Amino acid sequence: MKRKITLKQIAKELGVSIGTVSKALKGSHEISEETKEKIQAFAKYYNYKPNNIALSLKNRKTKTIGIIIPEIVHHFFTRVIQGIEHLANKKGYNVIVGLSNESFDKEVINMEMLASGSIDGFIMSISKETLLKQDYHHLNETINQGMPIVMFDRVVSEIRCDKVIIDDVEAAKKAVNKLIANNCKHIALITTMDYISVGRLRTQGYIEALNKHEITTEANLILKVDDKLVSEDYIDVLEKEIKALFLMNPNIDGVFAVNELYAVTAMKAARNLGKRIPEDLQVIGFTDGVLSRHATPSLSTVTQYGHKIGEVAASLIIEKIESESSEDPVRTVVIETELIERESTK
Amino acid sequence: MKRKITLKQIAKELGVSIGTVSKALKGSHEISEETKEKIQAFAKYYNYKPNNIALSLKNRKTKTIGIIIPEIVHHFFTRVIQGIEHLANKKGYNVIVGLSNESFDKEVINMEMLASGSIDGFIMSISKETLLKQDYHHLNETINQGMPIVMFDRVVSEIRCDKVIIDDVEAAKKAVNKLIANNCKHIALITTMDYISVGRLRTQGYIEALNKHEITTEANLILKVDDKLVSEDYIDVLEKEIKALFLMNPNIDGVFAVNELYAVTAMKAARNLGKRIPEDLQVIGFTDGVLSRHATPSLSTVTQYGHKIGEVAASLIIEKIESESSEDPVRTVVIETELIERESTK
DNA sequence: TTGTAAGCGTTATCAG
DNA sequence: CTGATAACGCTTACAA
Repeated sequence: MKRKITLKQIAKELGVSIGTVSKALKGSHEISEETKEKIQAFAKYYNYKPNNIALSLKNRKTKTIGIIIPEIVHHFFTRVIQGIEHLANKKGYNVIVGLSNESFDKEVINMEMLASGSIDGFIMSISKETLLKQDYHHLNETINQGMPIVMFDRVVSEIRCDKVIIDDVEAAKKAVNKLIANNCKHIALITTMDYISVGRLRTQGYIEALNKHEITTEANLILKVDDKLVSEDYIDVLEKEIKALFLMNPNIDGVFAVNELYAVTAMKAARNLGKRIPEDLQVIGFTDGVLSRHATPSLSTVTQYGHKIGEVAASLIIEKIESESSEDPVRTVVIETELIERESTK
Repeated sequence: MKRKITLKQIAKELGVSIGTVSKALKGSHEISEETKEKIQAFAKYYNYKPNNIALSLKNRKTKTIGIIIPEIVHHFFTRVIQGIEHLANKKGYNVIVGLSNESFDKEVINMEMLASGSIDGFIMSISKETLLKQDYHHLNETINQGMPIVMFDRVVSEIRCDKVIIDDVEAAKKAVNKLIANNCKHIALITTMDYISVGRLRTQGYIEALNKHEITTEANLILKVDDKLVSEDYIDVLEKEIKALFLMNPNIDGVFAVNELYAVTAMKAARNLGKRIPEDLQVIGFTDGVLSRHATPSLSTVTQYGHKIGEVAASLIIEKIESESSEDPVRTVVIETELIERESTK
C-alpha cells in the first residue's frame, strides 16, 4: 500500500527540484526534453495525479458544485441531478449532494458545511419548512459572500439569484384545457397547500383555465393535501381523502393533480369506487416519472424535462462561477413543458 | 460582496498574530480571556468559518465519501444514497456522487477524479459494462493507494474490500416458495443476463426452490432480458417479449421477476391478455420501490432495505477511514430481506 | 535550463 | 500568554 505520490517525492527520487517536476509535467518548454521525458516517465509509472485539494487551495476554486434538495426519492429531482451531473462532468466539475430532508435546520447546516470551501456554487430547491418560515438568511448570506446560487423548482422571487423554472400556471392551464376539450364538466383539483409555490401556481392555472371557459370553480372540488406529516400511512390517508372527495361529488369526471403520486392515487381511489378510466373519469398528473409511465392505465401528464432543467441550472452556475465580474444581472430561465397524452385521458 | 474572511485578515484587523487567532477560536487556555473574547466576538460578527479545503490539505482528510453508482433513477439506489447520506452526515461527513451511467470509462474517470484528493473512501456499485469486461484494475489501484472501498449490490468477490450485500439466492427462494405454497404450478422467471451477479443469483434461487419442490425447471419459462440497449422503446420491447412468453406458455400461473419494473410490465402484459391478477396469475417482484407500492394491483415484492444497506456501507467505510491500521480483515455484511405480500399474490 | 520562494488557509510546535 | 515557523501539495514569478 503505497500512499499517493507527490511532486516532492518525485523530485527527491529524481534529484531535481520540485518546481522542475511541476513544470516538466505540464510540458513546459522551459525544461529540457531530456529531463522532461525522464520525469514524465517516472510520474506515469507511479501513476502520479495532482492532488485536487492542493489545487483547490491554490486556485481558490474547487471545481465542484453543491446541490441542495429536499429529497432524492422524487423522480423529478433525480432527473435534475442527472442533468446537472451530466453537464457538470462535461465541464470538469464534480457534484456534491446535500439532502435537506425538507428541514430548515438541515438545509442551513448543509449549506454552511459546503459553503466553507468545499464548493464553488449552489444549485438548490428549498425545503418546505424554509418556505413556511420564509427565513432566507442563509441564502442571502451565501450570496453576499460571493458564492453564486441557482434555484430551481421551488424558488423564491425575493432572492437575488439565477432561477430555472417552468411556467407552472401555463402548464396547469394546458392540462385543464385538455380536460375541458375532452368534455369534462366537473374537474376536480388535487393540489398542495399554498405555501408550496409550485402548488399554488398550478392551482392558479387551474382556476384561470376554468374561468376562461366560464366554468365556475367549486370550492369543494379542490382538495388541498396537507403533507406536512409524511408518515407511514400517508398514502392511505391521501387515498381516503380522495375517496371522500369522489363520494361527496359523484359528478366529477375529470381530475387534475399537481404531481404524479396524487394522480395515481386518485386513479386507484376511483377504480375502487367502480369508476372506469378514462371512460368515467379522466386524469392528468404533473411530472413524468416512473409512476406515470408504468401505471395502469398509464397516466397522461405534464412533463417537466427535469434533465433539461438540471443542465440549464448547471450551465448557469458554471457561467457565474467562471465569470470575473461579480455583478451581472440575474436571469430567470423558463423551461418549456409538454402535455403527454396517455391512457388516462380520451 | 465581501469574500470569506480568513484567520489572516482577523489577525491583521486585530493586530495580533495569526496563530493567536487560531488558538483563541479553539478556546485554547493558552490565550488570555480578554483576547479570546475579543477575537471570538470579531470572528462571530464576521461569521468566520474555517476553510475546509485548507483543513483537508493539512489533515490529509477530506471528510467526504464518494459514491459511484450506475444510475440514480433506480429507486433502490436513491434509497441507498439516502441511507449513506444520513449516517455520513451524522458523523460529520459529506457525500459526493458520481454516476457511471453503466459505462466502464465513465466509472474509471469518475473514480480517478475523486480519488485524487477529493474524498477519503468510496462506496460503490459497479457498472454493467465493467462487469462484462471484468476489468477491475481501477478498483485494485485505488485500494492499493490506501483508499478504502465498500461495494454493495453489484459486488465482485475477487476484489479485496468490504461488501454489503443481500442473500439474493435466499431471497429469490423465499419468493418462489411463496408462489409454490400459493399453488402455482408453472412459474415463469423474468431475469437479467447472467453477467449481472444479482440476476444470476436470483435465477439460481428460483431454480433451487423449484428443485426442492421437485418441480422440473422448464427452459422456456425463463426469460433473460438483454437490457444492454436501454433505448426509447426499451419498455415496449420488454412488454412484447413478456407477452410472447405468456402466449407460448398459456399455463403460466406465477411469475417471479428480478426487479420491480419487469414485474410491473409483466402484470401489464398479462392484463392485456385478459389474465386476472392474482386469480389467474400471481406475481412477485424484487425491490420495494414506488412502482411496487402504487401499481394496481399493488405488487408483492422482496424488499431490500436500501436505506439500511446505505447506512451499513457508510459505517463500514467510515470505520475503515478512521482506523489507523491499514490491514484489517475484509468483511461482508449480509442485510436481511423480507417478502412483502400485497395484492398481486393470493 | 533549473532552482528558489512565496502563497493558498490552517494547525501545531517551539521560542520568546 | 503571544508570536514565529514549518508543514500539507501545488503553481508560478523570479533568480541563478
